[in-house]
Amino acid sequence: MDNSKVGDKRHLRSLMTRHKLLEVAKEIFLEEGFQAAVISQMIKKANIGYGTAYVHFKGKEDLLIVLMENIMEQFYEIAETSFFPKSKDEANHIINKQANAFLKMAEAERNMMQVFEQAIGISTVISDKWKAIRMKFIQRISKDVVYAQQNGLARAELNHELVAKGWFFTNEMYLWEIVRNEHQSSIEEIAQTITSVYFEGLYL
Amino acid sequence: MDNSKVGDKRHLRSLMTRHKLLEVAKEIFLEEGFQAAVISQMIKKANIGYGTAYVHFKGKEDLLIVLMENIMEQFYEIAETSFFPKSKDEANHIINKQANAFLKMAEAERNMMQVFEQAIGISTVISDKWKAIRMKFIQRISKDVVYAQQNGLARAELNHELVAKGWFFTNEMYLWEIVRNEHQSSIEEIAQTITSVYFEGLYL
DNA sequence: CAAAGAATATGACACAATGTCAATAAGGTA
DNA sequence: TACCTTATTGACATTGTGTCATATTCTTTG
Repeated sequence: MDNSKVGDKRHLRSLMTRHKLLEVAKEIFLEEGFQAAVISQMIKKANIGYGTAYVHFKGKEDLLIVLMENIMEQFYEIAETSFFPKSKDEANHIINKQANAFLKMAEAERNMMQVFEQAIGISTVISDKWKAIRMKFIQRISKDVVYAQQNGLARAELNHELVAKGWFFTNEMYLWEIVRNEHQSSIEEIAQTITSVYFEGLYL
Repeated sequence: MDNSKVGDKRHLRSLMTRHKLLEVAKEIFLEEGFQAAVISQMIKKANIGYGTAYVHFKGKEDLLIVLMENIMEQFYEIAETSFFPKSKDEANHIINKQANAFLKMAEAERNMMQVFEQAIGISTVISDKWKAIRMKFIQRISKDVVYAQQNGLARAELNHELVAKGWFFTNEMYLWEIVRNEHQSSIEEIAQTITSVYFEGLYL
């Protein structure tokens, strides 16, 4: 019913071109990193005309954003995990699990995340995308802290927003460390340790 | 005795040129940020010949590194503060003070730190400089944690390296938030809150 | 099915910025 | 003064970007 012209031969070719370019872009981003990746190189490798790339995408940034969509989606999913523990133990368990999932993402998508990290430092648009993800997490954690405080599980005198940020920040920095493959300990141990300090620091 | 030719008119002129360029570079970095700052613009504003800039500095990075040296020095000083608390209370106090000093740096040097943050994302050399500072802090904190553990002040079952990193990471991220002027709460409250969670989480 | 029309693709071009280098200027020395 | 050393210079080659008028390819219409 919708998109009546989707079966077009033309439109199809257009899609193929776009797809080919994305594919090649990914390869080159992974090989070169965001900074060093060069559009003209992608164009050559994709065997399309120079201007064609600019018909489909505004530039490097635009290309990467599309390539990252999948990963960003996954982050949002993790951020949305619900949190209604009945007990201290259950809370500890849930928090630990979330930290683990978050850090595992770094490992699973390490290569693209490396490109992403570079891009965050360079492109405003991409940096904003990450900020949105971060905000989502912080809001989520903030709610969790409030919930725990209201249910007498956590120290009520602490500013939940500040606590939430601090906790997320630790997680985020470890995320990048794992992305860069600079971590010494296992993800499990990292998650376990930071959760433990956070948990004992916040919960009663 | 040393540098016998330092009084030279020639050498002096060279120093003046270098100085002038640095001065202008700072202005332009502050106006434009690292990314957008353009060497040719600096050269024009400094009223020197194009090639001259490259005699004195290898490029943008090199210029910024020199401009940052003072600030980096200050970070090293903070990192070197000694830590030998006799009691839990004293420990809490020292840690809070350090976190405060660290975050205050962000505020005091906000403008150059903004440039620095951008540059970290772009230039490997500068990123390495920051990594060195970070490592210094983490080593320092790590030692402090071990000290506290050995003196029966802190939970001995925790991996001190992981704890130290986690704690520094929270501080660092707040540092950047303050640099970007995105913080809502006062520095004192931030330091107070994160210290409190860390402290109660780690200490007995 | 031919001609008109619409969507895509193309690459030459204009621009912006970088770093190098052979030539030049200026200061110091004997 | 003549010669050596150090510092400065800007034209040039290079690399990459994004745009736009033109060409190609497909679809529709009479």
